[in-house]
Amino acid sequence: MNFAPQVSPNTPMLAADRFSDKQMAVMRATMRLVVVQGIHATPMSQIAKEAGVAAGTIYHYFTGKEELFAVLYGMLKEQMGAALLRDDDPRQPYNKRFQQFWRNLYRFFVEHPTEFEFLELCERSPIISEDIRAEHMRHYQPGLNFLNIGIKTRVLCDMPLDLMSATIYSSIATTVRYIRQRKEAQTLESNEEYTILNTAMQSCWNSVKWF
Amino acid sequence: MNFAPQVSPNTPMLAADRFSDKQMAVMRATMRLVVVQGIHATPMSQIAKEAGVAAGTIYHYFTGKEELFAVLYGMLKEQMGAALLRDDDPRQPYNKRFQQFWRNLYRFFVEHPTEFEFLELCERSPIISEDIRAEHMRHYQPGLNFLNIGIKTRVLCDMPLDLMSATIYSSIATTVRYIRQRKEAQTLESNEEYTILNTAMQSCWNSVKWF
DNA sequence: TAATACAAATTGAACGTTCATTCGGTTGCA
DNA sequence: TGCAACCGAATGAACGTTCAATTTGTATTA
Repeated sequence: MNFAPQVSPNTPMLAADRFSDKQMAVMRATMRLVVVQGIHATPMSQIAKEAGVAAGTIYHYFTGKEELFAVLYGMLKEQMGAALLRDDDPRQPYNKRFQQFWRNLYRFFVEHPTEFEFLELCERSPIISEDIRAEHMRHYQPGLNFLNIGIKTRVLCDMPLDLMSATIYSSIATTVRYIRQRKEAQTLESNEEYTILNTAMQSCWNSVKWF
Repeated sequence: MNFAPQVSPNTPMLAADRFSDKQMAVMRATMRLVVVQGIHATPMSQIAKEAGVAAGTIYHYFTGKEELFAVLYGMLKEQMGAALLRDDDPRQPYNKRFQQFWRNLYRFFVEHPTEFEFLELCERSPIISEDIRAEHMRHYQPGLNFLNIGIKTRVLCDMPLDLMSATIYSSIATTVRYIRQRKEAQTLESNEEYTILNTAMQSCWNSVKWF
């Protein structure tokens, strides 16, 4: 069920553009409310109100609450995958590219705090089924390939691929959470973020580089 | 509200023993159901049934659903703090002690998968208030002190303490999740766990040691 | 030892509320 | 004119919580 604007099937639209305004409004409202109140405490009626839409309208676009979450989760994962690859230059040395990827995800999360928190919530909640979760792993694939090359060429240490990717993701997420906390507490000096970011990135590189 | 068995106030009981059988049954049932269904989808009535207790009994021990979660969260945090310090020998070299701590948490989580998953859920869900969360940070304190010494003596790298502790925790949690997945998929050879654990621990140490 | 008394523990039906979802109707565009 | 988009009151199921009644455990009395 998806009555979004159609284009030729050869130009794959991504993320946001695939959805109508109302659809996006509903999804954005969902994120905003859920990160503050939790899934268990945000009723569809409130989502509708926050989105400026009638309750029934949500059911025009989504079959129910579960699908709403799944579609939203998928959209965010796709955006993440796109952000990951930004400005990648394959001619650069391996660890430069690694740092580019790391920074890309970091920036995406820092610039999209609500999306970040919502994903963090979903990642560990049974509201997203294992199937949906596995399906959206594909957005990561280029990153996994990149890591795999590093392992094979002994630039990266001998660690199971999935463990390594999870480790790196954790490093980024942890850093983002830390920075956000410091920003909220307003204890972050002007260019301290830059220093911390570099320390965290270096630390992450040290944890996966060949040793 | 806590009608648990009393002892002299000088012998601080910890964790599980503080609660009556029924109380524990309720908390355990809560964990079991929540990690499978999510907070939003586990009603009190079901918790009561799973615990072998009448609905009203829950409200004899807890003021409501929220307090039930908070108390459960606190108990698990306390158990975690106790597990962390097991077999610590201050005469050992710094990185041996570090490894002991790392392994302690790792084992605690691997041996208590339901508790682990429940905590992971709580850690990112607004169901636990910031206050409750901050209050139970104290169970971590010895670990934080240990890290602080490492930073001061330049055994560990110059990284904000909170970021470092979160990084280490993430490393452990990520490893536990990875191992659990492999166990579930039954693709884990006999002593592969030991190899992976050591790789992950080494990787973690590399990410925080002085560089 | 048996009888009594009393409070804490426990029960589960009942209550009022809130929830996800439905549906008959209206709007606006092609 | 027709059809998708949209509305919001209505619906019935399910929820968290309450409470009057009952059981259990234990201390007290005779």
